[in-house]
Amino acid sequence: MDSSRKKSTRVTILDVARESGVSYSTVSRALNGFDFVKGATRDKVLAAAEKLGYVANIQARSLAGGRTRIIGLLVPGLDNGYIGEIVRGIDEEIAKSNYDLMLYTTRRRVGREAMYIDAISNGPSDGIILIVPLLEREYLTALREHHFAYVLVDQIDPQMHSPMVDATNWQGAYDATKYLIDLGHRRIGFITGLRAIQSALDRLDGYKAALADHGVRFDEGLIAEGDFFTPSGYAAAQKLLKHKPRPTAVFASNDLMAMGAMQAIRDQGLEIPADISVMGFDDIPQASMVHPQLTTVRQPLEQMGRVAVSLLIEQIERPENPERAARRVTLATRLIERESCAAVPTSDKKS
Amino acid sequence: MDSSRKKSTRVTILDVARESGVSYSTVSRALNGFDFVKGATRDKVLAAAEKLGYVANIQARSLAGGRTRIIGLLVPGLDNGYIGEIVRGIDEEIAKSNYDLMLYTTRRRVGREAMYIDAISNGPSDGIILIVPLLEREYLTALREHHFAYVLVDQIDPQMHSPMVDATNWQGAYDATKYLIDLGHRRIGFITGLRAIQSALDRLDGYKAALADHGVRFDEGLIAEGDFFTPSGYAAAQKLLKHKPRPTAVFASNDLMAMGAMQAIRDQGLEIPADISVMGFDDIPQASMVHPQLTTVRQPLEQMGRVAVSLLIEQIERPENPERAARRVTLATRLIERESCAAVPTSDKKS
DNA sequence: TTTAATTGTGCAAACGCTTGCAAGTCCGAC
DNA sequence: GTCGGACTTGCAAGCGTTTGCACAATTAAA
Repeated sequence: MDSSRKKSTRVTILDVARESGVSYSTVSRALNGFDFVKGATRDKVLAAAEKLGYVANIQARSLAGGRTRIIGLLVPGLDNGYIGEIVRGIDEEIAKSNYDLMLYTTRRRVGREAMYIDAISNGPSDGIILIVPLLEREYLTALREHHFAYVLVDQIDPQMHSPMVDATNWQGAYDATKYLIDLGHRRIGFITGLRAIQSALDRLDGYKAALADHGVRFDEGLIAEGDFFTPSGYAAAQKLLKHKPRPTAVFASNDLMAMGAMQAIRDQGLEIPADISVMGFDDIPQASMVHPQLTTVRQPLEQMGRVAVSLLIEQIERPENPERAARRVTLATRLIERESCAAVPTSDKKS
Repeated sequence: MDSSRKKSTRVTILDVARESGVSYSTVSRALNGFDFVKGATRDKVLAAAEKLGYVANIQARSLAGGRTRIIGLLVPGLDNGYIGEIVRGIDEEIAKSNYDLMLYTTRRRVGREAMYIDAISNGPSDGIILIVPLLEREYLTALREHHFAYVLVDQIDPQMHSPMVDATNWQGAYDATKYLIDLGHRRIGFITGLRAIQSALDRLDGYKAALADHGVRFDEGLIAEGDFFTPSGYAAAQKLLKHKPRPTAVFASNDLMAMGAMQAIRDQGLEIPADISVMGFDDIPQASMVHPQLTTVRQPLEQMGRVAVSLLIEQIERPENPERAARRVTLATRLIERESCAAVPTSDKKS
């Protein structure tokens, strides 16, 4: 019965009521900032609550129809600087808004996201942020039909106009490619992300567009498939390095793969950037800690997290807001020049 | 009133009761696996629940005195491979045990941990895992007096015998130092962690002990203060490099600082490990992604997380267990040889 | 001064579940 | 065939809030 916890000494709204000499409903209203509570009463209540060290019981509040001030977050996992940065932003903004965070990880058990979404929307959360690249659309439909507040991060949902936040993937890749071209590179290997993910496709398209716009012929042989994780970057780079003539630059669809590529390149006895340039995408914290420091396209990950939270809270706190449906925020990427890209080697200038 | 969510279509225990033709209390008991429910009844109930898609309402359950199956986790922040790894382990084990995770970050607002602990123990969590190096003891006392289940990770609590899990910090540092000595190093710079943290002290002691045991004179000038973050590693290494004669190896109290040190060393035009060896501590994922790959002392971080969860769940589910108070689990560290340490340069052999 | 309007406050019901207690069912043994 | 007990099940109370509704208090108007 006594769950080995709290129960014993809990200060309830009743205690506060007794202490301040008003009814418990008045206490509730005073505490929740209703405007038609008399100033004097409110002060009395607040003082009593303070004195008694009253803390609202979330479970009860939520049972009774109030908000829990809990936001759910569904991610594949934390083992990925990329998500870690977004989560930082989320965390920051959530704290600022005085909400709490419930973390759910799918741990890449593809297909089980449905379960999670179900669990979350039946759980205490007031709303949910989804950073789940491979999510299927039907789950969103369910969420939507339940009028459950949610926001998508870095995930396209063309039909449904879900609230979402992402970055300029196409433009970022375009800029990076152009940068390499401007450095004289003509054979630029490209390591893709998972093809099922829209942003991976956008980056590839940005790369192709930049090539086309600058009169560089697109060569299918310079494309290698990756999955956004380091080992695939290693493997992809190995493949790319076999291409004759060898590419003078490698553009990976994210930093993790870029690091794998760097390793592969070094393992071939090649120097970065003297022999070959490497470009990443994301700008995760490690990007500036590897050697040479990685030149990359910065996604404002932390900011994306923050925006996601504000979009979500807006929904939660103003459920009727007609603006709600349409919001999509796309933040700008920016090229961060560091050390891993250089002008094309002189021996290669001819091409 | 209708919080723009669920309420409308919620399947409650009453619906299941109606569907299966028993009383709601029987449903509750069947669902909670009480053993004195008749097999046939249980099956009927389970079938009905399944059919209706019943999902328990956590808030209500917890209000009524049941468990929420939510575990709270308090960390300084996620921006630190070290904690990230522990969290992975926690997450894994929590999922396995069918609990959910509530994440709280203090965001290094020292002194506000009390607030958090208060909030958490008043929140829905059944128990809490603390990875908060600088936590003051009084909070623990409070937790303990409320009989709130908790576990400490990597944090000593000598007086109170809180349940805790940590690693062999002293031994790890000892082994690492011995390894460097065996490579011929005699001037081994040491970058400390925050002195307020016990494990930092233990590592320093391990270093000193190894020196003493192998007849290497301890030199205060080879100790530089750090705070566990990369920039402090950079600064500390800079200081160490000014020491005459220059150290031939640097042992940082964690990997993050080791990486800062590597950068500082490179900025001096020195080669790792040819000119100077670098040793880390923790073995965060990035350790194997930097170049040269970092030789370091591996803490079984993920496992520490897992153990913490199991210790906690044990408390939650068996509150009366007399074993409870005394549990402390210390896991073994292990030296991971990679590329950043080499034999002392020949020019230095004399010393 | 009385009455109507305007606030402010209290009561009670609900939210969905757990659980102590009482009552019912079933069985074998006498 | 009846009785005692072992199992099962149902009832009702309660967990701490929120909130609709009614009532009390206060103020303004008549």
